[in-house]
Amino acid sequence: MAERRGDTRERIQQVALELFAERGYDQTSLREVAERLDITRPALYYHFKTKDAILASVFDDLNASVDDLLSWAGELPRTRPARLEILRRVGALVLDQWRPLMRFVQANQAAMRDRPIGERMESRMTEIFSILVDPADTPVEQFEHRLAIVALMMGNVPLLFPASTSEADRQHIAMTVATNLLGPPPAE
Amino acid sequence: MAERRGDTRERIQQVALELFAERGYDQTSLREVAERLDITRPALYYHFKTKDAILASVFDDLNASVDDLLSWAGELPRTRPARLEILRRVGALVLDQWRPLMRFVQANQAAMRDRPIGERMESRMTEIFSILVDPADTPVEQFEHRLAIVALMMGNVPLLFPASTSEADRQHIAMTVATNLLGPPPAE
DNA sequence: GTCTATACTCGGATAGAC
DNA sequence: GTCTATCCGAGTATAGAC
Repeated sequence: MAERRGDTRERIQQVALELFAERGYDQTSLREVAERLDITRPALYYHFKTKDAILASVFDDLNASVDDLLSWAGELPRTRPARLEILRRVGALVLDQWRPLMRFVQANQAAMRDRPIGERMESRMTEIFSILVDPADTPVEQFEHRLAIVALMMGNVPLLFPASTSEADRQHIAMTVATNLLGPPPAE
Repeated sequence: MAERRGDTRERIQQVALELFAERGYDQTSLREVAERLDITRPALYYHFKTKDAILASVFDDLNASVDDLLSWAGELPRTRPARLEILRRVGALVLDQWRPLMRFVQANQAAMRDRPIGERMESRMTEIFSILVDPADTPVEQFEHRLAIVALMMGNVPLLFPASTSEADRQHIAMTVATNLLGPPPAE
């Protein structure tokens, strides 16, 4: 069950992410990663300079996705329908495409803070907020709009739902509540 | 600057919490804790069996507070005014009395999960939810009610507020939004 | 009851042989 | 591209001094 040499780098990323998500970044030793791959620890260091570098590489594709989203969203008008559309796309990333990684982010903030990867995540968060939030809104409204993103992330936390709510239902509910947090349509 | 023998145990708790909160639980070595207290590592182990035990002890008072709140809240009728009052008391714990600890919880979920302290926190969370949530409500409403607690915790995250919002303002805004999440007063 | 000295194991990381 | 050998620092444990 350990074949296909040549894609070792990708296999490391995959196994590392699994373990990081399962047990947390700091609780995961590179010993375990190496053992599960049937290679030795120093072999890992051929492919990645440090443990941090493994983590960072796992985030590369996500970062690209987010950058795409940001440059697309940056062009949109700052209107409510546009914001709803942005929220929908953020939801697709958080609840679907990058769900495992988002769960990791949610649980490992302390591990990421003070590392390069943490700063990158934070600056992107700030950017999303600046697009989603109108400085003319009241502070309460601004917090609600930011909390919409948090609500999406919480769609990945089963504890926040009635027992045995399906994943699909959780996604839908989180998306609904996030939308509500963006405020009611301006009753004109 | 290192006197007053006899309260060593408390000084350990205090310094450990500071460092755990600053740099994360796993990133904090007991070496640092000992150094900052001007004692040796093994001296730490006289007062606490393990690093985990230090963490657990730091949570003892919080756990007692939460248990008080739970037994008080459990007696209340499951009405909306009562829920608002519960939310207010939870807010007092999260945003005021136990704020540093709540920040720690928020950032170190991965470190707490799989430890006894994590299980205890989780079961208490579940209890609060069961009091705050009416099973007859729609799934969306139930998620909103649970998210109210999350919103309170987020009152401790400056990133979610306009730059340089004061701590007092953050608390007030978080409380307001949490209240909104409990739903509008039943228009009778 | 409080602390020191010491040692063991494990985890991240590097150098250099194959 | 992978391995052996090795280093350092962290968490932990214990024996014993005061």
